Amino acid sequence: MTERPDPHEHLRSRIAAATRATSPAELHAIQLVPPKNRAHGDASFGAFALAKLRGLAPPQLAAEIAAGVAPDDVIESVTATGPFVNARFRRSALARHVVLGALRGDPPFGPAPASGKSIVIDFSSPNIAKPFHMGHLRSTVIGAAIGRIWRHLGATVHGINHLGDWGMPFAKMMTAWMRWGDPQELQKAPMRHMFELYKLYTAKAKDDPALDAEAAKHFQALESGADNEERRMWKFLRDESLAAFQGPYDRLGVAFDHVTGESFFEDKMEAAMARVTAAGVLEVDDGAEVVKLDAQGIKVPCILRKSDGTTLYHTRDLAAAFWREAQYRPDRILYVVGAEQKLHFDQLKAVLARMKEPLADRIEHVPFGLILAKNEETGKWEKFASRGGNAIFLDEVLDEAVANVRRVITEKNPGLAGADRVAEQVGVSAIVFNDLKNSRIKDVKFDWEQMLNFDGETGPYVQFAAARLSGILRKSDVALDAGAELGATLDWNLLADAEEVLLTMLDFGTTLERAADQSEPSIVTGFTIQLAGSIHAYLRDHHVLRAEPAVRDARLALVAAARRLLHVGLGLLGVGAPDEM
RNA sequence: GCGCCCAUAGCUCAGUCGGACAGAGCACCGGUUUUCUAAACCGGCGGUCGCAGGUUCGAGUCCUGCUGGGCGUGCCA
Repeated sequence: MTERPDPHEHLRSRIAAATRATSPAELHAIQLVPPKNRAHGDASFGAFALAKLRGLAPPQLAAEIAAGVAPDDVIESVTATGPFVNARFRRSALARHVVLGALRGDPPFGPAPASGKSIVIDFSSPNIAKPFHMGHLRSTVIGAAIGRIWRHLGATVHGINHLGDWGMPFAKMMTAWMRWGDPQELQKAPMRHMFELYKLYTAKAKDDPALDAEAAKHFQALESGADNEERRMWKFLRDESLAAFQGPYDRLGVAFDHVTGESFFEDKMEAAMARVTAAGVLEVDDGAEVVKLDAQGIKVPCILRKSDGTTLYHTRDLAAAFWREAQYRPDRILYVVGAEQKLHFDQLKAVLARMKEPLADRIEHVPFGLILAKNEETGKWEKFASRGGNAIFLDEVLDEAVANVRRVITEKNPGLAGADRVAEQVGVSAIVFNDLKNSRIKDVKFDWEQMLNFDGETGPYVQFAAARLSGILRKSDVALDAGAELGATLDWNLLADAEEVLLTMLDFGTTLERAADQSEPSIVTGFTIQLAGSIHAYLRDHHVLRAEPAVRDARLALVAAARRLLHVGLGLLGVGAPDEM
C-alpha cells in the first residue's frame, strides 16, 4: 500500500493531517468528489461541512488546507478556489496506480479479499409451469449483477432462486389441468401445454368464481402433505420448469447458489408460526390468523394463515427469512422484486419489528420498475409482460436482438470469424445492458428502434471499445492476458496524455462501493460507458503501435489495463466482450 | 378515499451527504478514414430542472401544497 497508495485515499489522509481532523465526524466530512469542471483539477473537496464543524468560514479553511498540503510523490498541487480545495495528482503516480493496479488485479480492479460480510440475494424467482418471459428479466439480471458486485468486494454471497412453486398460482394450474388437461399434450410439450391451460383458466375465471374456489381446494390437498395427484403433478411440473428455465439462465450467464423455492419452506412454516405466536403478536380475525400493523403505520394487516387453514406468500417469506438468518448469518437480505410488491415487504419487516426480531433491520426490498413496450398505435408506453393475453418470451426477444446483431456484422465486418457466436454474445448483452443502464426504480422503455441502434450508450458500444483494444494488442507482441510485467520498466510520465482514461479508471473503487451500497448496478453500467468513451476518444489522437518504442510500451500497458477493466466491469454486469466484433 | 413511486433538452436518461457556469446518448445539422475496427471521434443545435410556496449563505437535490403519469390497498404472488 505504501508502494502505490490510492491517490484519493492518500489525498484524504493528507487533508486530515493538515486539518488535524481526528473525530469520526470530522473525518467523515472530508469527502472527495470529481470536480464538475475538469479544469479545476482531479479531485475536489468542498470545505463546507468541516468548516461548519469548526465554526470557520469555508474559504478560510480551504486556504489553510491548500497551504498545509505540500506536494509530494502523489500530489502535484493543491489550490484553494473560494471554499473549494482542488488537487491535481502527479501523472506518473496516477498512471502507475491505475495501470499497474488493473494489470495486477489489485482491488478494487480485481476481487477484494474476503470481507466477512454475508449477503443474501433473493432474485429471479419465476413461477413454475409458466414460460420465462420479459417480466422475469429484470429481477434476474439486476439480482445477478448485485451479487457479482458484492462478491467482487469480498462478501460471501448467497444468490437464491426463490421459485414460485407453491400456493394459489400453482393450484390454479392444477385446476386447469384437472379440468381440461390432455395427457398426450403434456407428454409432448409440458411447458407449452400448461401455458395454454393457464391462459384458458385466466379467461374463464373472470366470470366463473367456482374456479378459484376449486383451486383453493387443490391447494388444501397439496398442503395436506398427502401423496395425491396434486403432489405428483406439482413435482412433475417443478422438474419440467427447472429444466426449461435453464435455457434462459444459460444464455444470460446466471447461476444460483441455492434453488430453494416457496415449496422448500412447506415443513418450516409451522415453526415460524409458533415464533409469531410466542411473540404474542398473532390474532384471529374473520377466521384468519393475522398480525396487525397499525402501530407500524401500515393499515393492512399481514395475513399469515387463511380461514381455510392454508398458508400464504407472507407465511413462506417469514419462514424463509428465519431459515436464511440461521443458515447464512446475513448482514443484509436483499429481495430483488418489482416495486409493486413494496407493501408486501413493508409488512414483512413490520411483522418482524413487532416481534422485536433484529432481522427486521436486515431485510431490504430492492424494487425495480416495469418493462414497458411502445404501443405503435397510440404511441403510449404499456406493460411489456403481456400483450393480448400472451406473454413475450425472453427467448424471442434475445433471438431478435441476436439476429439484429448478425445483420450488423454482415454489414460492417463480413469476414468476422465465429460471427454467430459473437452475434449471440453481443445480442444478449445488448438486452441485458439496456436493462441495467438506468436507475432500477425507473420503468424500462423497451424500444426496438433503440435496440436496433448500437450507437452511443449501449452494450455494443462498450464491447466495441474492448474489441478495439484487443485488436491493438493482437497486432502487437503483447498477449491479451498480459499482466503486471508490462509495467515493469515503464516511464509512467509518458501516459500523461491519457489523463481522461486514467482518472476514469481511478473512479472504479468508488463506483463499486456506491453500486453495492445502493444495490444499483446502473452505476457500474455508467462507468463502463464512461471508460469506453474515454478510450475511444484517446485512441483517435494517440496511435499506439506507431509510437516510438518507449511511448508504445507505455500505451500498450494502458491498453491492456483498460481492456481488463472493461472486461471486469462488463463481467460484473453479466456481459461478455468478444475480442473481435 | 388512503399509501408509495416517478416528473431534468424534441426523445431516452445521468446528476455522489444541498455546493463552483445543469451533463450524456438518440434524433437533427456540419466535419473526420491511404494511419491499431467509422458499432468510433470532433463540432453545432437544444433546458422557466412539472407548478407554487418554504428552509438555507447556497436547492435539480431537503420540507409543504398542488398538477400529471404509474403502482398498490386482509384471506393472489
